[in-house]
Amino acid sequence: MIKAVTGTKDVLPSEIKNWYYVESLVKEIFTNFNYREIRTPIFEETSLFGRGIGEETDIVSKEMYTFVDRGNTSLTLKPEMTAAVVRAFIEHSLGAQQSINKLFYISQMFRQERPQAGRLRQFHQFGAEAIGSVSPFIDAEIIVIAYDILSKLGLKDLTVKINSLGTPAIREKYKTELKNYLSDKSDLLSQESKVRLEKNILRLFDSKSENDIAVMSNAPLLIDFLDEESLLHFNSVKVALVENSVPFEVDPKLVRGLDYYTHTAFEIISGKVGSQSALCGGGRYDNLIEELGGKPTPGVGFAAGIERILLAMENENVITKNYDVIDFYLIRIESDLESKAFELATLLRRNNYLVEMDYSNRSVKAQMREANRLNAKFTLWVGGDEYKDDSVMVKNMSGGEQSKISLKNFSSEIKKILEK
RNA sequence: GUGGGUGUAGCUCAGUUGGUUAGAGCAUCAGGUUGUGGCCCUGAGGGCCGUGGGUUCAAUUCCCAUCACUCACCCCA
Repeated sequence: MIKAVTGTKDVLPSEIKNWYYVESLVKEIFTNFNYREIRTPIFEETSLFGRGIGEETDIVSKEMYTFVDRGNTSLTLKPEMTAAVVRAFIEHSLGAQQSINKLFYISQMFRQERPQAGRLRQFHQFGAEAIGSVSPFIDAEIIVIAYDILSKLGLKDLTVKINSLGTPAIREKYKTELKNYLSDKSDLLSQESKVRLEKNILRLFDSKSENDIAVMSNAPLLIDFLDEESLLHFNSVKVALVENSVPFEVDPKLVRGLDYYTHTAFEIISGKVGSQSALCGGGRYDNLIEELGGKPTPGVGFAAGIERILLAMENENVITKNYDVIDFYLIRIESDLESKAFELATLLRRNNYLVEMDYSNRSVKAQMREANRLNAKFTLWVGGDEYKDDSVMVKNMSGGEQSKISLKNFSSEIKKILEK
């Protein structure tokens, strides 16, 4: 048996309504904040992601689905959206048309990691990119949207964490300090953290090893190195969040894995999804657009994982069971009346009713069982005495009342039945 | 890439201290009199017991390998 590729999942009809629910709420809230949807191709030239996300990041160095096409071009299935949106922003000169572009997306992403709870190789994210303003209120707006969507979906066990990463210059200075601090302590670190020391020193704060945590507990913090401007910006974001009722905690150890962040970084985590607890992450990226060849333009955005959100909703029991109902089920009494039943079904369907009938020549009893299983509001009986009178019988499935309606005035009679 | 757990019916799971036709519940299908559902009753279909090898008179059961799924590490949504 051929099965879905490792780390990919089919969304079956029984669960599709949950997706519709999330997607429609996402679109509604983005629309209220005046974000417009952007759709970019599923793959891009590989070099985009290296330049955008950072060659040294895990995503680029070991997780990308990269292949060479028949034209010998190296292409990559997009592992995240920001680089792709920025590419489109530059390519179509969106910045020349208005001072700020507020964009959102809902799309699938690909990363070749080992799957686990809340982590797939093909997964879906919705997110936003607000490009063109340095205002801290845009940072706050992005966080408000993310928080509003998650809480309107019914999630309660949420924590918003924010931090400021300052500017690249500040970060470099800080990294040097951190290295100095650690220079005589590296022997105490775990094997993994020794690697981090070289590759991504900021991540040392994330370690779960007790030794590492002890070593890092007295380490200098980036937040103490921020210049006045950065502090002012960070402070304005915090004040705006308070004024707009978004609870948050400042986490000086919050470091995001993508190279392009500046100033604000944030994450929203759930206590209900297992080890991969981040439902959403984002931040400001004031240098990315220039690095990708555009005019210097500031930006801020976030991305949220739909599968993780659905998992959290399931574990918080906020997924409401959807009881599907149909308007009519056609009962064909004699088997040779299938064509007439089909004709009436089509007529009703063209009048926007949800209609089903039997296509397997089954007994009346079996058809009734099916009508019941589908939660039909009415059954329509074609055949027998009524049919000889050029009529059909209508049965209300909840109350059981039956009545006879003439085929001559079929549409208007049906309307009357439904109005009762 | 590394480690733990699990693979028996469409789904959730029993089971065999190695022994003859491998079970249950749910789901599906049919029937419980002439054209009537839900509840109930009866019956049916559906399994290379993940795959390959080994031990044995005999393996779904024991051993080895392998694959898949799953959780965790790394990292991230």
